Amino acid sequence: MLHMGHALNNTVQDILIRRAKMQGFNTCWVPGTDHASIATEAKVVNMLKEKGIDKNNLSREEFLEYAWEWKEKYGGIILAQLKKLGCSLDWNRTHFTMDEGYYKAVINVFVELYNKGNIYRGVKMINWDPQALTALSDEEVLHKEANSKLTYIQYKIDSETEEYITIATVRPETIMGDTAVCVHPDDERYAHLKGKFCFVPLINRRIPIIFDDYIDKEFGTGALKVTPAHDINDYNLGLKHKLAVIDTLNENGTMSEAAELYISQDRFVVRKQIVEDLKASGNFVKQEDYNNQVGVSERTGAVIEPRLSMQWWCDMEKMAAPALAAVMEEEIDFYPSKFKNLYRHWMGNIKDWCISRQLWWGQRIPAWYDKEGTIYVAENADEALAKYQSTNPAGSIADLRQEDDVLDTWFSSWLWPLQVFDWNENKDNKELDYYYPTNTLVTGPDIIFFWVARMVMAGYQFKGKKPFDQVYFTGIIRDKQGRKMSKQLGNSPDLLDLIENHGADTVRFSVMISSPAGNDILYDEAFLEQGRNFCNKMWNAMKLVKMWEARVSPDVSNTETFAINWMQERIKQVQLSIEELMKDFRLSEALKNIYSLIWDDFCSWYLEWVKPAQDQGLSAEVYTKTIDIYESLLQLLHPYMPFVTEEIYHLLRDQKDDLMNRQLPSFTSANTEILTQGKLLQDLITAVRDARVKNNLKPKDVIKLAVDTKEQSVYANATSLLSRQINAEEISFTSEAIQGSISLVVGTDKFYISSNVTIDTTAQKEQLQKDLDYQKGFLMSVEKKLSNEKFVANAKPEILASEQKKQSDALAKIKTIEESLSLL
RNA sequence: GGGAGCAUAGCUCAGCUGGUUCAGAGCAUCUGCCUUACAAGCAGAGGGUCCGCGGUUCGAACCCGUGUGCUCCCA
Repeated sequence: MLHMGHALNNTVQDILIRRAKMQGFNTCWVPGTDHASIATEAKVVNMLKEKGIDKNNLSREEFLEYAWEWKEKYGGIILAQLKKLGCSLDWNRTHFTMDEGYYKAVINVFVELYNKGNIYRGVKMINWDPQALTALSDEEVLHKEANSKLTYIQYKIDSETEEYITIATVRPETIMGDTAVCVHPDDERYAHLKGKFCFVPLINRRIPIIFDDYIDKEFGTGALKVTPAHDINDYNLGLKHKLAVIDTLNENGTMSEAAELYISQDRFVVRKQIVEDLKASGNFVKQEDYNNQVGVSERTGAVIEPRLSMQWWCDMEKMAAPALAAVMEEEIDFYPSKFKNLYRHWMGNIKDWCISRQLWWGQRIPAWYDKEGTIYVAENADEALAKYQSTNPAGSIADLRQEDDVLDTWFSSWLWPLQVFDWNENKDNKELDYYYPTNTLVTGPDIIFFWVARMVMAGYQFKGKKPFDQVYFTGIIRDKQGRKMSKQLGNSPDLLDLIENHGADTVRFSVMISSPAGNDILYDEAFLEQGRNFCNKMWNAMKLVKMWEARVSPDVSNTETFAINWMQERIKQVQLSIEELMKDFRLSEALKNIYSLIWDDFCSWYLEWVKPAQDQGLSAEVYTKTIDIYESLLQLLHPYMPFVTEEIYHLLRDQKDDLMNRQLPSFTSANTEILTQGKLLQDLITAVRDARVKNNLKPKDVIKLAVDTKEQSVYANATSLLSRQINAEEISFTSEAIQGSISLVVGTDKFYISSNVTIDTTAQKEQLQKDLDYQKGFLMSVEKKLSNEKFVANAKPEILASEQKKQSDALAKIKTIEESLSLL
């Protein structure tokens, strides 16, 4: 099941891919899934349970049959969801990390690393998931704050007198595993206990009191119970002081025989029960509330049990070096770059990777043991046997037993950029050469260690080259309360429902408009509104344009040249800015530009400018140019909203091609003069409309506009659109003020609005005075700068020039406003 | 305990290499519109000590320090 985070991630990838296609690149986006061994195995076990089948009664092969069945049934769902979202993947390249070839690659990699001495087997303290019954890597453990109880328990000292030492613990159920009590050597409270022993309550085991400066004197009572089997720090302490290790827990989290008491009872049940029993025995002192961090399994949510266990390990230090350097030296670029710090920290403090999992669903570790326990690592049983026979000529396969454990899923995922191009079978094939290193990885920062870092390591280790040039980290989508969306919390909406109800484009738009790279976003169903309204707007714009088709008339000579030119230049301008933004992966910003270009420039301005008056026709040129323009806009938007753009594209007129295949034109620059003129016209129109509102002139009241300007051509070119936009029956030029009119100042030009309605001059005066005050204040700030010698000396020439222009513009405006005011 | 990030309009957030074309968007609010594509809309408007303090600079939302509050990662 995909959630909103996947929607964001895959939308980003699709935008990059579609855009690259439109720029003529040979794109490749490989779909696929990993086998998610812990999660999948848990699902399959549950499914079997519902059928009344116990996994323990099945053979490995039988279980795997069910697992494959489950995979066939549900594995395709994710890919189907991506299709619904409109993702333009290379479907014929679909890969799965348990496919035969992929499986083989993982095995080969294991053998290679083993032979190089990078993989070894050993007993260490690991993170045990008592629910999934497997070891986990450090990265698969989440630390959560828990409301616990700190229990104070007194242990009787082995001496003539009735003396006790009190320890504090959050895990009283583990006392049966205690093999020492430790205090700080400088702690005067306990100095007299040097060389003494005490007794573990309830079971009366005699254990030493040891001294170590590891102890925090301030914490609890300053005396620590040491349980080497169930705590990593205690384990290290145990090694140092040569303490016994007593494992009091079974793999499913119940008490073991070694605990002597509560055998087969769950650890959490015992945690409560033992307190009662300690009270009865007189060893209980007190209990207080205490907040601590508890490790839980990222997959099952079960509380992790530190456990001493024989596992397979991958030595990371050598592999980390080139991988760290690649990112630090920007051989691989991170967007945003702040994640470099995180990466460096992890790589710099890397620990060996626990790669074995006590599961069946995954690549089975290719190691065989003989009766003496000697290990034979080989790609298959035959080779293992051959190795065995070199020292045991009479040996047969029956003497060997394969390792039961499978490999961590990430031990296969880290080969993804290589193996999707069939690297293992054919190390230097053409496709691999062509596509590898790939361009861009898009992912969430939450798997920077799991996946990103390990892919980089694998790339250098196995191919001698980085796997990708750049990594784009998306934000994490959170719910309204700021919690990460997850299956466990069930706080993510169903993506298919969302697409069903709102449309894929709306979901894509909404998720993109508010998600700059690397920044988290809070999800709220309301944020779909903007996308929905946008789709609606484009649809209505199409309706309008199509309605004009029947009104095209050869009699109409008006070609609205200015409006068309202006819109075309705006498109160039935005397209150029998108190119810049895309280089830095500023996808959200780019979308905002396109959105505004379509809604504001095209719908609100352009379409109104070329819209024929009622009962009038329009020229064929305006009609076709308008469609050309609309197509250009759809093309720019297409990577973000593929469905609605493609559909409108085909509805606008008969097309020979599809929008998604159309190539983007290239521009060098936009004509700033036309753009400036357009802006001036917009300012004028807005000012006139504002004046109408302030003077109670209804939209239907017809006005006359007189223009006092040095640049008559700007307005002369646009009289037709202007008169319709402000509902003016006449637009003329003047060089004198017109009595009884509303006067306006826009730019450095003066305008006079005449109408039948009597004008309230006080409102105008106020408005003009406000403008005048602002301009004067502005002028002052500019002149202050220009009179500052240091500014003139230090500022860049273009800044200086722009300040000088501001000064002259402001002076001209002030003069114009003052003239207008004096007439009122 | 170690590290990172965030604080901008009522809400959710943009703001790239410091320079009034930079204080913005969406939603919300106010006014006026059933204007012949769109009331899921149109035309306008109001609203911010850019968290506090100090510094660098000719110039700071932006750089540095510090305080406060919040979040995340790691141990």
